[in-house]
Amino acid sequence: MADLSNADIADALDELGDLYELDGAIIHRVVAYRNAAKAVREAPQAVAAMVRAGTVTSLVGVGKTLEEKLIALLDTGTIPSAEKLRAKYPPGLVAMTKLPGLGPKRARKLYDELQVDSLESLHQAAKDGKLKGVKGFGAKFEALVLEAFEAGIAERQEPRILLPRAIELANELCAELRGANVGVLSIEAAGGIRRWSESVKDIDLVASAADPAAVAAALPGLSIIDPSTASKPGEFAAKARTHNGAQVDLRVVTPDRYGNLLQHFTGSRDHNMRLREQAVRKGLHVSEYGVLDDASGETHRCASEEEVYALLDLPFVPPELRENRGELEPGWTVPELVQVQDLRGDLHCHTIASDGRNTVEEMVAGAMERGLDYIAITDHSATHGFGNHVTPDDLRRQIDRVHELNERLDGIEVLIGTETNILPDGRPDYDDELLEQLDWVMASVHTSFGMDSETMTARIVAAIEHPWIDCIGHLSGRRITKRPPYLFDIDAIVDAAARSGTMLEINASPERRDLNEVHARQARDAGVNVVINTDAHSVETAATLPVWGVATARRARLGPADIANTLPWAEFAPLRKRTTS
DNA sequence: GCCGTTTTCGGCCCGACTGTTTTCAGTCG
Repeated sequence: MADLSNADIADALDELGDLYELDGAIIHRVVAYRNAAKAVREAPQAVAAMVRAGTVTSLVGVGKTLEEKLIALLDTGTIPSAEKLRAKYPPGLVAMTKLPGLGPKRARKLYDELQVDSLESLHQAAKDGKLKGVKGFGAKFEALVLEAFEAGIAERQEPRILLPRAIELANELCAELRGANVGVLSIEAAGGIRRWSESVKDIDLVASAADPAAVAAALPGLSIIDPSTASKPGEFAAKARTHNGAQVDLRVVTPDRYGNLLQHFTGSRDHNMRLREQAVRKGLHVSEYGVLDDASGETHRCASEEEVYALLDLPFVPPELRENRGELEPGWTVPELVQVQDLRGDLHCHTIASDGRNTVEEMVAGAMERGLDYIAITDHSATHGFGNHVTPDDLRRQIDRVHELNERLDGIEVLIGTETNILPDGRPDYDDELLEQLDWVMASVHTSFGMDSETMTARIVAAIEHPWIDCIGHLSGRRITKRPPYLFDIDAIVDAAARSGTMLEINASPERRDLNEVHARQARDAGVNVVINTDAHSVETAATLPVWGVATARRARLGPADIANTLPWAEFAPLRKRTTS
C-alpha cells in the first residue's frame, strides 16, 4: 500500500481534533491537533517518510505523542484514539457544528439532552419545537435552525470572491469613500486582498480619519452598496453588502492607531495568533487598538504597520507572507521575492490557431512591448475541441512560419511549441517525431478528470518522463471557486519532475494559480525548475496576467533565483530537455 | 498536546458579538 499523503495525514489529525473537541477536551489540546495538521499539510517533504525515519518531531507542533499516533496511522491505517471517539460520537455531530451559532459545546449538549446526532435529526427537533426547551437554547435559536434548513444548508455557504474581482470592488469602494468628502485620510483593502490570497470571503477595508464615525456612516450611501443590507454604523465600524452580495467590512480609526488596525485586519488569523503569542512572552499584548506593555501599563499606538513590527522586535513581514509559515520564528529574515519585472520569458500562450484571439505576430509584438526576451507559442493540440484543431500538418506549417518570423525579428526569441494534451494513458497526443521538431513542449491534462489518484498520478508521471515534454501546465486542473483539483500524489509528481528535469508551471490565470503556493514551494525545495506562465489567450491579457502568478510565487516565498524564466534566453535554453534550438 | 531567554510544569491571543442571561459562556473572525 502506498504511504498516506501529507493531506491524508493532516485530515486525520483535523478529524481527531474535532473529535476531542466534541469530547470536551481542553481547547489547547484541540488547537495542538489543528496546528499539527497545518504543519503536516504544508510540510515541504513527505511526512510519511519523516515518520518512518523518526524525524517527524522536527516539525513545529508535532511532539512525541503525535509521533506515536502517526506511526499507528501509517502501520494500521487508523489511530486507536480516533476509533474510540468515533464509536462515541456519531459523524453527524461534526456536520452540525457547521451551522452558525452551533459550536462543539452546544452541539454536544443537544446530543446529550435530545440525542440529536445529525443535521436531519436537528431539523426534526426544531420542527417539533424541542430545541427551545434545552437550557441555553431559546426560541430565536430554533427559528434560526428552521431558517437555515429552509434556505438550504448547502447554499448558506458564502460564495468566495476571486481575487481580481475583490480588488476591483475594493478599489471602487475606496475611491468612492475618498471622494465622499467625509475626511478620509488613508484607506485601503486589508485581509486576504492585501495578502494576495486566491479568493476572499469578504472585502475588508481599513481607513483613518480625525472623525472615524463620519466615515463609517458614509458606507451605506455608496453607489455600489445595497443600503438595505447595512447594519447601523458604529463609532469605528460599518458593515454592508454590495448590490451583488459581496460582504464589506469597514473599520476606521484615528491616524495615530492606523498601523495597529492595518496590521490586525491584514491577518492572517494564524499569523496574528502567533504574533500575539510571541508578544506575550515579551510582556506585550497586541490588539487592533494598540500594543499594551505590561511593564509600563502603557498602550503604544502605531501610525504605521512598520512601527508595530519594530515594537515587537520582529522584521517587517510582507503581507503576502503572513500565514504563520515560519515568518515569525526566531532568526527568520525577509527573503527576496520575485517581481513581475523579473520575468524574461512567457512559455505558454495561445493564438488564433487554437482558441486565442490574436495572431502569432500580435502576441510576439505584445511580448516585445512587455520587454520579454523570449516567448513560446503553445497552441492546443489536435484532440478535443479547443477552437480550431491544430492538426499535425497545421503544426508542421507553424514550425516553418514561426522559425521564419524568429529569423526576421531582433530582440526576442520566438519559440514554436505546443500545449499537448496528456491522454488518459499518459501519452501526448502528437507523435514523438513531431514533438522533437518543436522548440518547447508544454503538456497538460484537459480531459478525464475523474480518475482515482493512483491512475492520475501514473498518467502525469508518464508525461513527465516523456523525452520531449519540457513542462507540465496547470498541474492540478483546479478552477478556483469553480472546480476542485483532480486527485494526484504531489510527492510522486515532484519527485519525477526533479529526477527527469521536467519543469512545472505556475499558471498565472487568476482562477488557476496552479501550482498552488504550497506545491510551488515543494517543487522548488525538491530542485524542480519552476516557471511562471500566463496561458494568455490575447495580447491584452498577456500583459495583465503575470501579477497573479507572481503573487502565488511570492506567497510560496520564491525569489527571482527560484523561477527559471527570470533567466535570459541563453541561460534558460539549456534547461530544456532538448539541447539544440 | 506542545513547548521553553519564566525550560519538564504551567502556561497557551484578543476582542466583539450573541442569545440567554441577570453576569456570562460559547461562538466567531
